[in-house]
Amino acid sequence: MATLSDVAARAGVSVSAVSRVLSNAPETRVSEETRDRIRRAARDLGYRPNSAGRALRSARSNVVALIVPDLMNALFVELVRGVEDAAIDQDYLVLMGRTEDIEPGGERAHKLLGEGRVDALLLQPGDKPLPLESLGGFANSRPVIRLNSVGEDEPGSATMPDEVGARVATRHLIDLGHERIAFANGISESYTAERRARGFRAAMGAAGITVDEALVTAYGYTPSDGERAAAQLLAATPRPTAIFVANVNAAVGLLAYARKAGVQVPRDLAVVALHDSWTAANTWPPLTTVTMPSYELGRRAFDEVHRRILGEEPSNIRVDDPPPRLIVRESTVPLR
Amino acid sequence: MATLSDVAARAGVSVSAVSRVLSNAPETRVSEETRDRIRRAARDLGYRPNSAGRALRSARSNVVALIVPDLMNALFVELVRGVEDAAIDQDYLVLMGRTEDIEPGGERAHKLLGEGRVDALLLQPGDKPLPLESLGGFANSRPVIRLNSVGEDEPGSATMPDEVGARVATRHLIDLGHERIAFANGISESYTAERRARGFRAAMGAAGITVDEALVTAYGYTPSDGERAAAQLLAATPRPTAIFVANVNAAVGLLAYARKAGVQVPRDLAVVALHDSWTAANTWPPLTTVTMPSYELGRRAFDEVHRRILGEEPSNIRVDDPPPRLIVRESTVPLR
DNA sequence: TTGAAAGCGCTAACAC
DNA sequence: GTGTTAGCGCTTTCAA
Repeated sequence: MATLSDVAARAGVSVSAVSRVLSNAPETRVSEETRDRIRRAARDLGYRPNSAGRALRSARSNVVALIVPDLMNALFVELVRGVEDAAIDQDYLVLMGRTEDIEPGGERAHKLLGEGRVDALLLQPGDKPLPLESLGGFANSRPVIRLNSVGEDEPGSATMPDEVGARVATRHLIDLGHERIAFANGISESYTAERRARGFRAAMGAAGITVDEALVTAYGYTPSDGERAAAQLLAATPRPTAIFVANVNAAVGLLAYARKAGVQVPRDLAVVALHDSWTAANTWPPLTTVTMPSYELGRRAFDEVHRRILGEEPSNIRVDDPPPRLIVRESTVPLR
Repeated sequence: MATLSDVAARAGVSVSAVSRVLSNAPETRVSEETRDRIRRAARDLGYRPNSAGRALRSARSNVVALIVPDLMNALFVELVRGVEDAAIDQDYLVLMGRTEDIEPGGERAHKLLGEGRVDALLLQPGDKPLPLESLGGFANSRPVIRLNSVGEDEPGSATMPDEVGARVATRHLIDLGHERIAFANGISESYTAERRARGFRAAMGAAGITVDEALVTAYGYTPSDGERAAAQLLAATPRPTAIFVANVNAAVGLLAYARKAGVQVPRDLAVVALHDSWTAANTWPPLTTVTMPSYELGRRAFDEVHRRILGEEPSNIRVDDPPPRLIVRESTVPLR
């Protein structure tokens, strides 16, 4: 691999001149002619900066870590893409990891966060809150932003319009004539679950419908959580005619359970879920969902940590554009 | 962050002594007593090696890249886990990326592969072959291993027992009494598709059943490829009574199409798919699948690149333990 | 406008 | 058994 001094030799200039030109130092006067010679030499040699040299010198790696609960989750595809797109614009690379990689005190956590490998952390730990202290001091020296997993006022938060999304979904069921509407939410420790509950209750209240607390569950966001919710909700009497599921993965499990229990969706039961993913289009029946601005959350969150890496003041992110949007498929029909 | 010389100062020894002790240099004589002092000082200071310094000095980053087609794909969960588990054992970190990140000549590809950031590449580009030349010379200087995506004899290949898996799946349908068996395969450029086809044909041949070429498709491994396959296969007359789908994601799409077309699985059509994933348990009906040793592939592939990083001779990996195993769910029943 | 040189944290060859 | 030192590739201050 060609180094700076290889380029310098070939261009007949000093390494510092090459460095200034190739790293686009903002305030630097280099004649157009040397500039050209340097650029040409670099191109001829296929020069690429050595990341270790640069990182060592500048105490910055130009890498951020993005941690999500699991990578198999179609929900995070858009988020990841948003972060990556914003990162590459600033010449940054994204190191992806799973929540289990940063289990407090674990060897992976140290390797990932403790060796100067990443300049900042974008964290979406799942529905169980993960305190900053468990990051082994990382949060004291580097920016950490928590993606839709803490309260909107907590420092370093980036949040999505969960409440609006929940309202849109619930409103859809109400518009279809449903009144006996169940709500399969995430666990109550989770901030997203809290916000989604607010949206659900707001929509119900606005329509003058009293929420039957027996029709509200709080098991979580996985398919098996959805099954448990279904088991409980479908046993209620009278049975709900519609369910709003706070997460599309849970909805997949819920649908599977309903099927087994002989409950026909959408004829006997309308189902709408928050978040969209490819799985939603491939369930039977295809799921009506509400999309959330995950891509935007990713972009904005990266931009925020980048600002902070540059030493600017932290500010909290609230993404509400584009707004949650209903995608009607076949799991919801008007109440008979 | 504490550095080596901080530790040295605190322990009252030289940096080289500290380096020798903390990096476990194999052949080094340091008295037990200094060793202890150094370890204690390091612990007190919370010392962690700086990755940039180490990488610059040793021309090695202790990071490997793992590229898969997309991270939303539940298929790769076990593979990723296998690679990560093997990596951490050797003090390595895994940088995950998607095939689109290394689009030839793209900026991300250069940042990822061209700046000395990774010591090796584990590549599973999807079903379209990706020539090594498009890696911008990376393959000339660093180990690259291709995960179940090239022929078994190609240098740097790591392959799964696709043929056996396909045989197990097909055999299952035959055992249930089916004879008019369709095969929804991946695209024909793909080596996995070729191997799966071999397994399918072997099982059919062994049972003395002639393959009806009208019942063989080659669209690919995504849900929409599965839909296309279903559209063609369900239009055949007489209709097949069973389908072996070469990929579980395609099977999800195929199932959705069958549903829409009013074909009842498993009563009218038995479906078995290769690979298992959480989605398979949540389709309707739940899919009968054949698991593949993805976790093992990940582990073995990492171990192989690690050997090569250490300068040992390349060898090809064939994983066949544990062998493919049938998981009977509800999408297959005996022929009426 | 350009160059010389120091030094980021680490390892390893060499000296004692 | 332990210490000294050079140098990996880069950026940046300072001098010319």
